[in-house]
Amino acid sequence: MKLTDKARKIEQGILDRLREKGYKLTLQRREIISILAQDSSHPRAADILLKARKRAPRISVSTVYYTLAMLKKEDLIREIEFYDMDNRYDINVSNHLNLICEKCGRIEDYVNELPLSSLDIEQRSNFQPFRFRLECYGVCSKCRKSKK
Amino acid sequence: MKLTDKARKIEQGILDRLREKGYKLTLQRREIISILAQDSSHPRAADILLKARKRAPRISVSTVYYTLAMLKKEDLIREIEFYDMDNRYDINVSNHLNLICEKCGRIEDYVNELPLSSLDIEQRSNFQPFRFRLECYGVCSKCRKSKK
DNA sequence: TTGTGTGCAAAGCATTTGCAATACT
DNA sequence: AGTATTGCAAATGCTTTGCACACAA
Repeated sequence: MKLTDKARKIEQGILDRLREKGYKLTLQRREIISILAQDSSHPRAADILLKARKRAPRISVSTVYYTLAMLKKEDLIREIEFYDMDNRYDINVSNHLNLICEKCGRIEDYVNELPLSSLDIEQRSNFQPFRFRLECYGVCSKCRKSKK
Repeated sequence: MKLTDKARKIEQGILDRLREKGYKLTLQRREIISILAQDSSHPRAADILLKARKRAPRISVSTVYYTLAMLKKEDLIREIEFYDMDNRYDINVSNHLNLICEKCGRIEDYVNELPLSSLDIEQRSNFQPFRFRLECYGVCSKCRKSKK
């Protein structure tokens, strides 16, 4: 399956879901969703705004945030929150480890099995787990190559 | 070993380390370190400030942040950064999972073995890992009890 | 038609920073 | 004595919010 096909499928899934829920599918929303579906780089709100303006020139910051908040609420995207850099948005809503490069800010998904079980946590700690935030900070392969 | 003994030991270790490194051990710093050593609740900067003022009444916000930054730089504490709530500070600098209650903000350490290996990550992803941020959001036992 | 969605501008707020005064070694 | 540290006040900047208008259903 080509990347564009995969993206198209994700996009379609999100649009269908929003329609079901009764959300209005405005040009701005379609555009933001299309961008997210095609972008696996965990983009910033500002990245999305910039790209969206190519086809929706007057789209505003608040619309981007409003839409992202809505998508997050519907569990269609995941927000990765930082306090010293811009938040990032991820279409991969499954529990996974993010590898975050401290040099360039790149975020990649770590694709291997995660041996962390909600069940174990609940049984051992009496804490009721909802969702994980799993990150590893370091240096990505690109930054390792380019000088030290 | 009693809690206070453990705290005293941690405190002493930090003080020794700072002395070695040539840091000045001011009243303010001693106070902040003492507070951190005794507090396993992952306190906020504001919590620390408030407690510190009992014995160092004129201590300021910037001193607290300055000291915390220094301790973090020396790997003596760990900062847990949030964008929608105050950052928290942890004397437990080992890699561990934090259980974060979404109701009351309590943060507890999950004490069991973490099956995440830096080595695996490096070998499988070509990413050079430095440190982890591992969190599980949910509801703590106290909040589960009190009503639903 | 009608209420949700949008755009603009202003606010929010923990943390950071500049600078002069202080005090530890 | 000299320099790191402190305290005060102001700045920072992404994200959020208030409000009036626009538009999808």
